Amino acid sequence: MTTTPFLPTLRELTSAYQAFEAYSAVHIRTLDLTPAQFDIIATLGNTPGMPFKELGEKTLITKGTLTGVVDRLTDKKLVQRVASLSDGRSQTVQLTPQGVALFERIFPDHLAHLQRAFVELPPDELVNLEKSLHHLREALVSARNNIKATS
Amino acid sequence: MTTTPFLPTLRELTSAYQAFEAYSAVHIRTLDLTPAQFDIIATLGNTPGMPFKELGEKTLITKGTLTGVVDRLTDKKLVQRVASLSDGRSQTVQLTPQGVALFERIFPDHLAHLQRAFVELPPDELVNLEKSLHHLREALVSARNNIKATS
DNA sequence: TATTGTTATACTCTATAACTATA
DNA sequence: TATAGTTATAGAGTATAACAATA
Repeated sequence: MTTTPFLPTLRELTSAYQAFEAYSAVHIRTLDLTPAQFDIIATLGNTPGMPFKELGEKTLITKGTLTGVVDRLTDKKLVQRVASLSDGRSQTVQLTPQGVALFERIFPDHLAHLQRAFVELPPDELVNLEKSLHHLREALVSARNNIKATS
Repeated sequence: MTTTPFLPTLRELTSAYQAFEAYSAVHIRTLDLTPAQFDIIATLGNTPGMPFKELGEKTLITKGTLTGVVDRLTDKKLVQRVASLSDGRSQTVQLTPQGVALFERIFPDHLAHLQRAFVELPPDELVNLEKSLHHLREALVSARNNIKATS
């Protein structure tokens, strides 16, 4: 059985992601936010807020950790908890007016910051990259589900 | 000025990397290692060891943190420090015999684990993905260096 | 003076599990 | 009984800076 070498691809995936993280963090740190906190702000931006559970699923932060991250953002007056009307167990997390202001101030800057890295990449390569990454993710997720189903 | 939309690509990059991490972690956790510890073992495998500084550069772990990670692996008898002959300030970190044994036992398993996710991906897509990721990384690194040079 | 690695500090994230209050 | 979120705990990574030994 022949094996296509996938290890170099995984190495590039890791390097590219880490380069993105490092580059992104340059800007995020100037805002006095951690990457996790920025992730929450960016996820809540342009939404009316969302339940804890959904926020955790979108940011891949587990509920126990999320409580702490949201606490810290609450201390900074950037987000707030609102009791859900429909479910007494549920809390909606939303940006405060200060949080909205921060989001609106920093997100365009963040995009501009990122865009500087992309100006030289050929558009068609960008599109292909997006598709291939999507396939790769699907393959990884389905392999993971196979394991879960088996064990 | 027209802008090629790069945000979807970055989202896919993040999702794909996180899927990889999650899938990879399934196996790593069964070994009683953290991802950072596994990274060190994998980096030291098939080498005669390397100085602290180089190990930090390869794993992207800063020196202060690296001391702690190496301490924990030393407690587990998987790596050891050896004073460098050529530079009195420098420590070489290398796998112990137990570390080598672990590496030789787990690395093939790890590859097999990963390969399960790749069997369905078309080989040519894998090759293109590798190239495009490489370009993307270069773009991000050079954008970052531009900032450093400017500030 | 600059560099290697250690130490110390304070914070943040992670994983896990027990707990509460609602459903 | 199950679910949403909180609390508690122990461990681990991060950033930063001061420090000792050596170059």
